[in-house]
Amino acid sequence: MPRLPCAFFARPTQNVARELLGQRLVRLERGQRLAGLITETEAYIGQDDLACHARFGRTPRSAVMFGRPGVAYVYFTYGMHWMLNVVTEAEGFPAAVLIRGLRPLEGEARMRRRRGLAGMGSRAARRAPAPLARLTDGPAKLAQALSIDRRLNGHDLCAPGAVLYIERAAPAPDDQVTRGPRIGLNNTPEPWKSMAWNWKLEARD
DNA sequence: GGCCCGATACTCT
DNA sequence: GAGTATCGGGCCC
Repeated sequence: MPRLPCAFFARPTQNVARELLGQRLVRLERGQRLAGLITETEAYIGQDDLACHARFGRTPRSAVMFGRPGVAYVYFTYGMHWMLNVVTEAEGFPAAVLIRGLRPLEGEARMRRRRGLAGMGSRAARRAPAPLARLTDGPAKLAQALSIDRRLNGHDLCAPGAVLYIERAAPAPDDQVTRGPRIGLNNTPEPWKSMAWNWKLEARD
């Protein structure tokens, strides 16, 4: 399958976020493919967007967002979680798409192992295994399952030899896509808090 | 299904 | 020092 080229990401962030639904995120890890269908995305667009990490201008953390489109912006939050974004728009304009959800397609066993590590020895580890659809249905969950952390911040998804990239698949049809406000922006002022910049692909079997 | 809470460390004002 | 683009567990319908 062909990989999405840089040109795909060098476009308006809302278009990129919408069109990433249904595409296949691939992580090469120790020679094995871990992959999933992208089921939820979110747009963060420029310094004016007061939910965007670039709202303070160019800082050590946000610098990657000011760089080339098609590059991973991976950041740490809540003291324990990593989040995967892909930089969008022209170089110099800070914007990115947060990947918030996946449906696992390849490497399920290894994803389960990675996800299970945190709960080892706890009551959770003795529970019935999570259903496949719940394994990577959150931004921190998919980062953990695909072994995505600070080592991949700045990684070029378009470069030959990339260990993280996105393969082109059939576009998600409109009747399976819903839009809504972005998640978790509890202290973000309006109108940014309510902008419908979250896109979801309906779970359909 | 829902709500509440604690964990945990890094970010920038 | 305050806030955080989250998650899982515990509890209650």
